[in-house]
Amino acid sequence: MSKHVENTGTDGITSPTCAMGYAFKAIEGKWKLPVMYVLSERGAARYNEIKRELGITNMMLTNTLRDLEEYGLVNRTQYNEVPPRVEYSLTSNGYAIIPALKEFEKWGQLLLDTKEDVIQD
Amino acid sequence: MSKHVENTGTDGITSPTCAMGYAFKAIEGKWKLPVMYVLSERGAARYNEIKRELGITNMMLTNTLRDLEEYGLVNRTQYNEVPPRVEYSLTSNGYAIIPALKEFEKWGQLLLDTKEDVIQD
DNA sequence: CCGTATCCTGCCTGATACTG
DNA sequence: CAGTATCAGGCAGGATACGG
Repeated sequence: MSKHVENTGTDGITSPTCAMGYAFKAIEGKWKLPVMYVLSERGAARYNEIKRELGITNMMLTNTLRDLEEYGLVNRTQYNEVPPRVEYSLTSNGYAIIPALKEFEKWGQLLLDTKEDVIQD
Repeated sequence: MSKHVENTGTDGITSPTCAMGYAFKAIEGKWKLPVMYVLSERGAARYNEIKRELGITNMMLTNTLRDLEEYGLVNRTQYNEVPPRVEYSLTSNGYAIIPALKEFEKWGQLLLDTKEDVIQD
């Protein structure tokens, strides 16, 4: 068994020193999960690919990718060509989120199956 | 096999008509997942219990619970006593997110195990 | 105890322009 | 192509006070 982090109990889940709290913090923000999902599906993707796929703005995509890099979840690979090419991919730690995403997708499918009416928004 | 929703491909993941998009939408915002996690651990919890556990403000907790109710993920049970008592619990659809949360927690633990230094923040 | 009502800050968006 | 810069506007989220 791996060294399990003890929960102090003072602020429980919210605390980034417990597994759940750290996970929550790692994916905080609107675009972390969607970006990681795109990368998990494509293996590697270029900046503008992600942008088109998600309909995200430059600022938010850049910030999100930077954050994910800082957490060691995403790799940035720059090819010095003309035109310049930059590819993003999941690190091994980033890749490890996929089982959670799969379960999550199954859950979303259940929700869709359960409700008869479709949200029009 | 259940009726699987076809992805139009026009906006892919972002679209709430695909499983992943709908799931993303259902947990959008900072507090949906933490609240559901608390409820999954406690079975049922009172308003102030959740509040203390998460360190969340009244407004955000109320809004989050209302949203989760609308999505059919959380039940609100009011006991007309003095002092008044209100308990929240997961519906069957809400309960179904637990496997995803478990995988998610395992991922958080992996991240903690991987990095040597602890975030001081 | 269980919320609602304000006010305020900061994230997020959208559009547009500009650099290596 | 892959960003950075900026500004306007909207909406999520936080702090505090008040009400049923």
